[in-house]
Amino acid sequence: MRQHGQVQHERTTSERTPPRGAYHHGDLRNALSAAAAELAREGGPEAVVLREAARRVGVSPTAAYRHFANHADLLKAVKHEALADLADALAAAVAKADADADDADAADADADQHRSPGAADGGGGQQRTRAQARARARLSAIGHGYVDFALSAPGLFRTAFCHSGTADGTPTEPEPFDLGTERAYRVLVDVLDSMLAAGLIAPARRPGAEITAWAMVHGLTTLLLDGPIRDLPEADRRRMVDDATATLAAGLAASTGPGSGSGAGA
Amino acid sequence: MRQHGQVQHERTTSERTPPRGAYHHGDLRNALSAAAAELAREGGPEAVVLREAARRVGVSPTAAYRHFANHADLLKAVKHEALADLADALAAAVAKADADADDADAADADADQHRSPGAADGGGGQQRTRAQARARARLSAIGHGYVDFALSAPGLFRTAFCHSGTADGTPTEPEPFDLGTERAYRVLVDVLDSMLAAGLIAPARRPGAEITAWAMVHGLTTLLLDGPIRDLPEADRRRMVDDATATLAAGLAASTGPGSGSGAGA
DNA sequence: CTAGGATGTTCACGCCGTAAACATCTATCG
DNA sequence: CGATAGATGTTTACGGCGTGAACATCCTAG
Repeated sequence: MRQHGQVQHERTTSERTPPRGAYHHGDLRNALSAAAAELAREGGPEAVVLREAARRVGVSPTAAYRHFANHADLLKAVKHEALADLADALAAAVAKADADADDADAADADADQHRSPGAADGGGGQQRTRAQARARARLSAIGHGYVDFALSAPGLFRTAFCHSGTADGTPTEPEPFDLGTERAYRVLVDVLDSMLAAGLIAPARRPGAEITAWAMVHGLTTLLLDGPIRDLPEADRRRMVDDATATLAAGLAASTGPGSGSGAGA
Repeated sequence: MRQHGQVQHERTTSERTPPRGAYHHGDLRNALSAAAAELAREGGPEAVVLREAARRVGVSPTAAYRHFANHADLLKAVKHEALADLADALAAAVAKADADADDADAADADADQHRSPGAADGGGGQQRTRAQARARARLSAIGHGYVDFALSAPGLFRTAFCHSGTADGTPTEPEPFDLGTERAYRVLVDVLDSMLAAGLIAPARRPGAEITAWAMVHGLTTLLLDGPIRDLPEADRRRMVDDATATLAAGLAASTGPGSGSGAGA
């Protein structure tokens, strides 16, 4: 879980923001959304219950209405937090893949030096292979990171993607999903860009690849979490993720332009 | 919506209809689940409210407890119904694609006959192309059918895939998703089999292809319905579906075995 | 120092899921 | 054929939820 929200309001009496006089909480909004996020982590979106969050914070139920318009508003805050957590997890997974690749390259270079110090050409050809391996590893990392996050914090993941629209006529408020503002999305864009640069994506397929890739990984996660293949042994699950990202990578690499592979239907 | 549930139980007094016959209401269980399904269609899983369903059927709230263990049980029935509706839509979409292909083939044959009655070899080569075009069209059809169903009945779709597990400790009852019993799944298997037969899927990628394909289409649907690209103009949406199924088809066709395309991560 | 806004509390209402006790209907058995 | 037991539906009641209204308290600007 992200650290903020637990700020706990410093006890240094001389501070400017010290109203710990019990009546005024000091940071109720954050405290409430943190409590609500914890509820979401424990039980998913349905467990995000305003009164319980207030109870945990030690405040009366209606106090929440000074900081959130209503229950949906509180839930929206939790969704933001959950999405941010996901973005953190993805970024960390990709960073780790990069670090691992660095290590591997360093080891290779070391071995090279010891074995054939003056070998010609060996470097150039490897350069490209290395960039490709790196890019592939990043795709795999983001896929596994996505799935791992969802399975390690299912309630939070479900909350991040739960439907907000209050079906009874409310005008479908804009979800907290500003494609482009969203960090998770940018991590993905970055990974796809590196794949394109490494020649692993056919340029014609680059546009729209974010959606295709996201769809594949998100759908797989959904199926693994709540769908027909939930409760799969870890080994099988990892293989499914590998299969799916491999098929995805192969599809993105294929040079046949989009639209020629299907679309023959009326 | 599927027709059953509205069966309205015949009034012929002489009927045997022993198990779920007409006692008081006649067919309360079906009436309730139909009303609940209508609620789901109108407002998604959260709108499935036991008391409202009872109200619509004209019965007291607690009457439902003679036919459903609790609210979750009622919701499960609705999920089954929603899944069945989805299966119907997919089967219909694939059937339509096949019918269209038949028409096209017939037209081609007609044209051929008029143009070059005795052309040698033309048939053999076309045979394979036709099978491939057919299989591709089927994949496209199932993808569009899936998305179209979700967008035309969003509440029902969300209900079909909503999480049931009552987070507060209940032992994760088995969802109504008996992969293999589920008709929607078998429609997909059928489509993938025809693609394999037409040589559109590398045999090494056939295992697990159901999940990969389902994941792609389901994920895309989720993103289009509640995700970052909801409210997309129809034309763009159709293009996204075409892109995604094209990339999927290309990925399944690629001969590089699964696992070589990624999986370089730790 | 004081007035007013921000923050939190108490009380109240209607809706929900659901348990318990009671009423009614229907099929079956003596 | 009439009694009886079980299936079906109703009434009543309880606690929990989201939320509005009126009231209390605190903090800060004038």
